[in-house]
Amino acid sequence: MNTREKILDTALRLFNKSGTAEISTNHIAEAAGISPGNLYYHFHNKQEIIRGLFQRLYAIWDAGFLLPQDRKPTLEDLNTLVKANYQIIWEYRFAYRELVALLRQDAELHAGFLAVRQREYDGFHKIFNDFVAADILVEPEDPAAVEELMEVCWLISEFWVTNLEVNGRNVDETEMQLGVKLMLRVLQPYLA
Amino acid sequence: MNTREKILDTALRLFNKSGTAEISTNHIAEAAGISPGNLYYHFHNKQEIIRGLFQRLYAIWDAGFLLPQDRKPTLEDLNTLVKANYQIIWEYRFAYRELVALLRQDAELHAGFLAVRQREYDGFHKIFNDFVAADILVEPEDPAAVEELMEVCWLISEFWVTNLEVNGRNVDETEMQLGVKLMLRVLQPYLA
DNA sequence: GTCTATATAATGATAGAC
DNA sequence: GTCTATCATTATATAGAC
Repeated sequence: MNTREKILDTALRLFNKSGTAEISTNHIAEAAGISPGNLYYHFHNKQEIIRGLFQRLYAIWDAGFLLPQDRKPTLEDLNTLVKANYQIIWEYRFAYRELVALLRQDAELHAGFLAVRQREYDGFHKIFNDFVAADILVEPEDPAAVEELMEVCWLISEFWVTNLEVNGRNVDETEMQLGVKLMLRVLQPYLA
Repeated sequence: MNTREKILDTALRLFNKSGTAEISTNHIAEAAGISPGNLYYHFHNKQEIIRGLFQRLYAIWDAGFLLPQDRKPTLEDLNTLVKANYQIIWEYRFAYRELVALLRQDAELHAGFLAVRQREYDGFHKIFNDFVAADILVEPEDPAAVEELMEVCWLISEFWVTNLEVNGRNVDETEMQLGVKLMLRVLQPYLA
């Protein structure tokens, strides 16, 4: 395997296990079975490793949020999309566990995050508009309602995994499905 | 001022500004205008300072979530309660920015957090049941609904400030009120 | 690309005087 | 309670050989 990728894989594993503050470049090098000098040949510093992992995360998000192009989306598509998002967040959980802290101290990271999440948010937006167009979702009287309901669903999509961790719950298929269930509960009064 | 309190005040300020990983005990001592040795007289190590701040946070939560005892609660009470929660989270924002990471590496901290939040959650529970009893909230057909709606509202209460920070928004009165608005949007179909 | 060896700085933490 | 002085350890990062 590519040494650069091996470093990133190892860092992801250790960061997920113990957090970015606790894991030094020496730890990563040792666990990857390479020398510290070699690690610094591939990455200038620890922050660049973190950036490399975020780049991976961004690429996965951009690849994994494709909506069906040939037909109108269904509630099942929403379910699939959100659960895929939970899986990705769980795979890169170190990033979400320290998200605000990591983004605050690296403007480039933050800019990338905002851009990627805006793309996903736009896809989310589209799916909700399609729901209204397909009469899955009944257009509420208040025109601000769809927007706000979507925002609540987005919040559940972004923070459900974190919420599970904060409350010391398992992060498994069952618990993730519960997040989707809450989302559907929010939409339920507006479903045709 | 009490030296111990001065250390905690200074640590809170620096942690909020730069994060717990970036701030050393030496930084705290210097900013507090005392010697490193003196800091270690009052706290055995950095983790104890973090614990001290969490203890403060827990005390504030326990003191600030009093529901009216003499009358039935109103939607205005919910508004007040949630905004007070946002203020507290903002005041101790370092804790929420790194919440999962900090709780994961300190079992005592986590146990305390779960206990305090459970008490607030119970209060949240009570207010929702009171809403139903007072016919503010119409009992939905599905008996699981009230519980799930409440859980969504709790999620908004816990993560709205984090969401603002992640998205690079200001954390001010206007934006906080938006979080409450989303909560009311979720409840709107069930309001009498 | 990869290694060993090493420089430099910072960190957490303690001892002992006042 | 508070200070100064100090230590052992660790972290980041680089130089130079292979």
